[in-house]
Amino acid sequence: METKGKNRTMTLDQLKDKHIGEVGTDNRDKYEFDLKLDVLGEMIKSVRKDRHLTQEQLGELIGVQKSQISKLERNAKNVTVETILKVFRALKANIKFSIEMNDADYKVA
Amino acid sequence: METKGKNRTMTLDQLKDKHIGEVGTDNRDKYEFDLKLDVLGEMIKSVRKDRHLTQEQLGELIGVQKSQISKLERNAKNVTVETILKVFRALKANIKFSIEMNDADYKVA
DNA sequence: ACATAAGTTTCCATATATAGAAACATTTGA
DNA sequence: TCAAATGTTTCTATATATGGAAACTTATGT
Repeated sequence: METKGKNRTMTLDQLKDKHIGEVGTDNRDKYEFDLKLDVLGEMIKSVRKDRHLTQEQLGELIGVQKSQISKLERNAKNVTVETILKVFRALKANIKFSIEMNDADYKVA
Repeated sequence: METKGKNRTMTLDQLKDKHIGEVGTDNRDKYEFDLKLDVLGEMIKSVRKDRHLTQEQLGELIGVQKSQISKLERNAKNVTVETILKVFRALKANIKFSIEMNDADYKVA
């Protein structure tokens, strides 16, 4: 913890490990399975914790109430990309994404 | 092209390579630099092209007009996570993301 | 050059995300 | 146990994303 390296990329699992500890394989697998955009709220929370910020402090950085942050962390499915970017920008974190195409489910014409 | 492998993960660059051809190094670098959520619209477009679908056809899959798809592809900054998931689900593609934290910019207390 | 397909834009209505404020609940440390 | 800090929920208002319809522009092929 508190690594001094320039950059590091973390998966949700790594963040989870840091803040809620190593979880049993059951829960662990469930999280990996769920690693889609649904889980974005937990990412926000994890990164915020990593920065040692309260919801109120993060809110101040962005310019919103702590209740906003709470809502984002709990119900991140209904969130705008603009908001997501705003939050992670305040947290000095970049969010990247990739697309995984499963051709098996798709008829190749 | 038209690989039969089960899954494959593509970056925006790979999708670009497929559909607008190898671009000059200048433009190429710009895209890599921009690989944040801003560029999501291009992702949608690229995956749609990969599936050989028109905007109208993709719209039918989801249940919206082609104009909706056009809007999403052009102005993806103001898009809801729910919508993003809906689109990629129709395209049989999973979207994943990761967080990159640059500690250099952040004071470690 | 023309016709058709594909993509874009505009106008409009509706649903929903964003936001603050304050009450409420939960967690934390003394 | 208690008080303070932290997080959550509810209520309200406003901004904006979603959506259809139709006009419009831009490819595409013959």
